[in-house]
Amino acid sequence: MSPEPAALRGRDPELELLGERLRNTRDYLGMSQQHVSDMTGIPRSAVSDIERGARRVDSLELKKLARLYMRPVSYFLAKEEEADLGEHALAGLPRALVGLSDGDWEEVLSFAEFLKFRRASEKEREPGE
Amino acid sequence: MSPEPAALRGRDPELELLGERLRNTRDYLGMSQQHVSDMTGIPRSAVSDIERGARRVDSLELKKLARLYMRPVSYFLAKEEEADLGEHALAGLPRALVGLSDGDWEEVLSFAEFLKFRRASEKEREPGE
DNA sequence: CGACATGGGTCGGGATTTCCGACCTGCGTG
DNA sequence: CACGCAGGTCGGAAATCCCGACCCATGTCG
Repeated sequence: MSPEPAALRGRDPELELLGERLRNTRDYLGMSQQHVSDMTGIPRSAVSDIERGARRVDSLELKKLARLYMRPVSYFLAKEEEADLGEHALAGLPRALVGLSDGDWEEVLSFAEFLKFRRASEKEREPGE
Repeated sequence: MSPEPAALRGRDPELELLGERLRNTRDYLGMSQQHVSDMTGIPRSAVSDIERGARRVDSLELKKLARLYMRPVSYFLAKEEEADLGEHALAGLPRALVGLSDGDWEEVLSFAEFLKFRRASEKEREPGE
């Protein structure tokens, strides 16, 4: 019955900041927690906890995440200041996709969804062309 | 009751490499584990375990260590060879962009180009927002 | 509108890991 | 030899983590 067992989940500004950055980046890339989980092996609920600053992030986990998010590890550990999403952006992307405004990026994603949808429905409708 | 508690010492090469690097750096700087412990708050026995790859290193702990050792965090996490961006870069793409057929991919790129072009010309035409 | 699907937060509780506090060996050194 | 320091190791106890739901909010579709 200890009101404060000790390092209760949450309440660590550093961890929260880290989680926040991880979430922002994931959102920016349009990935779901599930996808991140699949790609990294980190349990989905853990991804959720991490982003809420309720769970620590192991070094190697952070490394995997950084890789998946295409950012240097330091990006997530940096000191407040140098934490701008737009900057470090996507190094290995086709030129056509870099430098898009957030709004345009959204449009591109929607368009891509549309294309995939169209392809899927075509296939569904007429299996054997 | 567990055939494989998986809690065995030093089973993860990655962790061992990380620990090795940490130890080498500490040795190089002539610090004792005790000193590192005092400076970082990481229990001394934990420092020992870490260096032997028997314990994970939390992200924030690594940050503190890197700071104490005056090295960038990436120094300890860097992969032997920093290359192969191609494949892994794509692994981090938003799901909307994954799994597109070549043709659709072309369309997406074209669309992106179009958006950038449009935005550019709009701006040119109407400088002041 | 209701049936579903997806995304994300939260929780109980057993499984793991970490921490604490020794204890032990190895090494100089006085 | 006694001493002190460094680092490795261990027995639990305590803190965390993970699994597997369960919930709620948002769409989407028929």
